[in-house]
Amino acid sequence: MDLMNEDHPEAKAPGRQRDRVARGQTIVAAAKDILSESGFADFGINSIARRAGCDKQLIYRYFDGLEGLADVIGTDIADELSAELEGFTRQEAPKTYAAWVERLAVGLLALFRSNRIIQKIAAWELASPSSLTAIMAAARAKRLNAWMVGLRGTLKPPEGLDTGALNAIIIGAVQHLAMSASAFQSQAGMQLETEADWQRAEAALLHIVRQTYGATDAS
Amino acid sequence: MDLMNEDHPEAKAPGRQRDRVARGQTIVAAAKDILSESGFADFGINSIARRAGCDKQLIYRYFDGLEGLADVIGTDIADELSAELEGFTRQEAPKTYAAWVERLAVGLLALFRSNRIIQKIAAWELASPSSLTAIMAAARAKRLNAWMVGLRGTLKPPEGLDTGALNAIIIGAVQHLAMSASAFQSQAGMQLETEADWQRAEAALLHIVRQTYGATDAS
DNA sequence: AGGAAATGTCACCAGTCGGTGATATTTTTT
DNA sequence: AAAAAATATCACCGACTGGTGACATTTCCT
Repeated sequence: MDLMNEDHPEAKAPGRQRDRVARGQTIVAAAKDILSESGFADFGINSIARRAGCDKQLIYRYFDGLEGLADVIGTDIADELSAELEGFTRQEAPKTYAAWVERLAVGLLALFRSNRIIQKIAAWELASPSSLTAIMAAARAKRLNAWMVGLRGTLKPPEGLDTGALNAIIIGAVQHLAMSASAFQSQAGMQLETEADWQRAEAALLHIVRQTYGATDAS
Repeated sequence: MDLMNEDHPEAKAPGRQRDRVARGQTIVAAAKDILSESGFADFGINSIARRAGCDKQLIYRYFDGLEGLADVIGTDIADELSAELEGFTRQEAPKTYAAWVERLAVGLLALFRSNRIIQKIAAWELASPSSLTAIMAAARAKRLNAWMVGLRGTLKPPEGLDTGALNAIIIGAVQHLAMSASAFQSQAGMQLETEADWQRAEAALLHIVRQTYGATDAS
């Protein structure tokens, strides 16, 4: 999101300059707002233009329609994501495979919890996948995957355990927790509103992970 | 569906009998088909009437609009659900709390897996909750809860564990597994298509549950 | 100056949506 | 038989959707 530049008297490209870039940013911001509020239900040409306070024609010209706009937002989100993940990576690297999974679970939980748009994308992918959800999900998955394998380094998984299946289930649980909390402030009877609620959830999650991979050190 | 009956010369109620009941069933069936195929995206008056091959006015007259139809479908689904749950309950009751959670996890997984409509309802509740999703979700939750507590009987939870949080996470994982499989035939890299895939997933799930509650007997 | 390209705005299209009144048809009751 | 009630169907409404062509304005490049 590095945007406020330009204003040199000479144009860089065949750009004319009336508001071009600022307009574009307004549109992207409006689209992201809608996305994080109501998901893809209101993610349409008319709705976005109305919210951005401009004519919908501009969306066609600037972004070549909704799909193009989704592309831009996708990479936009991916960048934010990388920034957030940076914080997690800065800590010391996990020493064991079990510790890695713990960090994964806690990190993903924090990430999903803090980012409403990602929640919406994930939820809409499950409920009503479309070309738009796919575009955004692709960018997200790429960064997340890279972060996970990067954090893992050369740690080797314990033998005798189906780590692929176990981790898939754990990640699913994390994702579901965040989405359910966002929609209902609870999950299967467990309240998920206050910070205390979340600490309780995180403690339970950590317990599950530790027990699953055999109690280890870490964190 | 059991529909082809009637044709008694005398009417049952103040019903006139042209097609009344059969029509109603056709409409409900059409609505359920749409629901299990595309979720609530196409769950509208026009779409349902078109699919049922009748005029949309009938939906207003028979069911008092979409909400009324959703009511009927809700109890409809709840009944199917009770029937499926019957099968699980018939087995011998779990002897320990851990065994109960295992049965819960496996049972819910099978249930969610087999019932596309329930998947759609759950997914749409997360993505875009509405009065319609709420109506259907209520009926579902009621039966499921009754089944869970009934199966549990008087088993007392182990001390020192936050069973509420642990179970909420486990149930979330199960639910997410079913939804993700339905949408992508996979979850976080784990393929979920063939029966072998599912056995692998179930084995991992059981491992997690057993380790979480301390390895026990059962099944 | 010019012309050309880019930009912003408006009006309009066809299609769908939920919803409703009027009407024709059938069945039951009187 | 005639009257009344229920049933089925059609035509229509206003509101919204995604999408496009036309036009006026501004800016740039000769």
